[in-house]
Amino acid sequence: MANIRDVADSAGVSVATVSRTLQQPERVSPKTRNKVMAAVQAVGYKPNLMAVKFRSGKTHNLVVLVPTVANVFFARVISGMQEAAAELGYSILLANTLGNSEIESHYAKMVSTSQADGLIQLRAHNPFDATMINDNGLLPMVNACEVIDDGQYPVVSLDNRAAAKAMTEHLISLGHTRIAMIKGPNSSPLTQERLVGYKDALAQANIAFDESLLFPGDFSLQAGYNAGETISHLESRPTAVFCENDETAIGAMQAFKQANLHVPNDISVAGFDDIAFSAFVDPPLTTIAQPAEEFGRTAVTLLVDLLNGKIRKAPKVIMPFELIVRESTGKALG
Amino acid sequence: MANIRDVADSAGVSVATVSRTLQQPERVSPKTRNKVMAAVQAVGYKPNLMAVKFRSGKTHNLVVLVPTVANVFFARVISGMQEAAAELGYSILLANTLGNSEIESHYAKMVSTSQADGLIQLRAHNPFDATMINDNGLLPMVNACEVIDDGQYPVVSLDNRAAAKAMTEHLISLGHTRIAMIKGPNSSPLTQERLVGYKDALAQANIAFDESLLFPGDFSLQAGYNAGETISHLESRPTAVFCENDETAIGAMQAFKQANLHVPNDISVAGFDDIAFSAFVDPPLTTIAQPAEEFGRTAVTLLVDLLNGKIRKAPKVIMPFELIVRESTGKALG
DNA sequence: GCTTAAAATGAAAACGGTTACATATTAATT
DNA sequence: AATTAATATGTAACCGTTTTCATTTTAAGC
Repeated sequence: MANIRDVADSAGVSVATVSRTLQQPERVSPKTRNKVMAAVQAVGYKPNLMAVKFRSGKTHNLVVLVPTVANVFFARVISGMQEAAAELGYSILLANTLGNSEIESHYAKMVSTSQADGLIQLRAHNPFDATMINDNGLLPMVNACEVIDDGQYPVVSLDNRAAAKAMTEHLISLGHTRIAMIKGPNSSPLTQERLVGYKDALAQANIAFDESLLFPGDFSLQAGYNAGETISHLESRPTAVFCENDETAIGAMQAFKQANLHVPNDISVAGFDDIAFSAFVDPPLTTIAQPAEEFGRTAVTLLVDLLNGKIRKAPKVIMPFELIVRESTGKALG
Repeated sequence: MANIRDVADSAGVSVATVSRTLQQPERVSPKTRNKVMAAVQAVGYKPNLMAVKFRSGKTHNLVVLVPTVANVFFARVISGMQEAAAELGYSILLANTLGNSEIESHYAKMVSTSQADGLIQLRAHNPFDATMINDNGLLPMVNACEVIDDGQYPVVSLDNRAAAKAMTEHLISLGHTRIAMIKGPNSSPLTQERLVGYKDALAQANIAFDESLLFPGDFSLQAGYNAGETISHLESRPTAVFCENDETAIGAMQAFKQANLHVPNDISVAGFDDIAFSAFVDPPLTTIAQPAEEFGRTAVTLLVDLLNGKIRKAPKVIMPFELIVRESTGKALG
C-alpha cells in the first residue's frame, strides 16, 4: 500500500508538501499541486485514515445509542442523522443497545477511548460512568427524543406534555369521558410527561382522573395487544384508548377486533409517532406526528457544534408536533 | 489525558512492560503486573484505541451496508449482527444507504482506507470500485440476504425460489388458480428468484402462467396499496395475491378493505418475511418466516473467519425458511 | 536593483501505542 | 557452584500521518 512518502518521492517534494496539498490545497502553489496530484494518481495513494484520525485526534465518528433499530420511529430519526452527518463530514456509528446499560456503556467507551468524537443518546440515561470522565469536563453528548433534562447536555425533544394534552383534548371533543391510557415503561420520562399532559386535559374539562384506566405497556405490539385484551373484557369499558405509541395502538386494535369491538364505533384508539404503518392499518390510526428525521438532523448538528466549541450553554430544542386525525377515533356513542 | 508513558513512569517500568501487561498479562511477572495495574488506576489511564488500531492495523470495525434500517426485516438482521460482533470483539458500523450506490461507495471506502477491517453488504451490488482494490486481491466482504452469487465472496441467503414455490403451493392447495403476484423492484435478484419459484409451483399444478397477474412494487406499504387498488378494480379479479414482502401485503390488504373486499373470503393475501406487525394486522398474515437474526449472526461469523484467513473458498450458506399459515389465506370460494 | 515582506517548501519532531531485539534476571540442570 | 535454558524487562525502531519551525523562493515596494 502506497504511503505519503511514496507520493513525496514520486513527486519530488517533501511529505509535508503532500500533506498540505491534500488538506489545504490553497497553501501550496498550483505548480506543485499538480505535480503532487499526478503522483497521487500514479502510485495509487489512499491516505490511511486510521493514521490520520490518530494523529489529528479527530475521528469524525459519532456514536449513536438507539434502544432498538427495529422501532420504526427511531429508524426515521437515524435516517435524518445520517443525512446531516454526511453533509458535515461525519460518520455515524450505530449501536443497537436494546436499552441495556452495559451495551450502552460498551459503546460509550468509544468516546473516552478516542474512537469517536461524540455521542448521541436516544434514551433518558447517561451512558458515561465515572471511569469515562474526561479531565477537561464532560464528554461531548447530545440527548434526543427521550431526554434527561438536567441542563448538562444539549437536548432535543418534543413537548410531550402538550402533545398528549392535544390528543386527549381531541378525544374529549369527540365526547369521550372515560379515556384509557396504555403507557410506556414507567422508567421512561416520556411516559411521565405524557401522563401529565393527559391529566392536564382531563382537569381542564373537569373530568376526574381515574387511575384504573391506566394500563402498563412497553411500546411493543404485544404489550398493546395484551392491554387491549384486558380492556375488552372490562365490565365498564372506556370509550377511547390513548396509546403512547403507534405499535401499542396497533396491537390494541387487533385485540379489540378479536373481541368483536368495532373501532371507532365501540372504542376509539389513538397512537403516537405516526409511523408508516399507521396510515395502512384498518382503520387508519389517529396519532401525533413527530418530525423524526428532523430530530436526527438537529441532534447531529448540535453535537458537531458542541465539538467545534460553538456552544457555551447546553441548549434545549423543542420540536413541533402535529395531531393527525384519521379514522380510528370517532364520536363517543352511548 | 494520561498515556502509556505516564503509566510506565508511575509504575517505574518501561512502556513495553506496560503494553505487555495490558495485552498479554501472562508474559509479565505477577509482581510487576500488580505494580502496573495499580499505576493504571492511579493515573486513570485509558489506551487511545485510535492509536492501537492504527499501529496494529486491525480496527475491529465492520461496516454494514443496509438499504434501509426502516425495514423491519433488516432491523432484525442487524440485531443478530450486533450480537455476534460483540461476542467476537468487533463493532458494527451501520450505514443506511437507501440503496444509493454513492452512499455505499462512501462507506465502502472505509475498508480500503483502513478504517474498518471488512464489510457486509445486504444488497445485490458490489460496493467496491476500481479505486478500492487492494494490492493483495479482493477486499474482505460478505454478501447477505440479497446476494450476487458470482463465487467471489461468501454468501448467506435464502432459497427464495423454494420459499416462493412453497407459498404458491399453499395457495394452490386452497383451490386458488388465479394467483396474482405483487413484485419487488425488478433490479432485485430476490424478485427474479421468487418469480421462478412461483412459476415452478404453477407449472407443477398445470396452471398456465398469466403475465397479466404480475404487478409492480418496491417492497413498500404504498406500493402494496397501489397494486391492491388496481387489483380490486379488475374485471376478473384473482382470488389470491402473493406479495413479495409483508409491507406490500399489509398495504394491499388495506386497499382491499377499502374496496369492501373481505380477506380471505373474497381474496387471500400472502406475504414474505414475517415481520412483527404481520401477526397483529387484521387478519393476521400468512407469510414466509426467515431466520433474520441468524442471517446477521452468520454473516458476521463468516466475515470474521474471512479476516482471520480461516476461509479458503467463498462458502454459500443457505438459511432455512418456514411457511407460517395465519388467517389471511383461505379456501378459494366461487 | 536592493530591501523587505509574504508565500512556498522542507526537515524533523511529534502523536501513542506495539514489537523485534538486546539485555538482565531467575530457574533448572549437572 | 558453574553452566545453560527460560523468563522478565528494557531500549529503541516503527506505523503513517500532521504540524511546528526554519529555510528558501517569490513577489512587492521604492
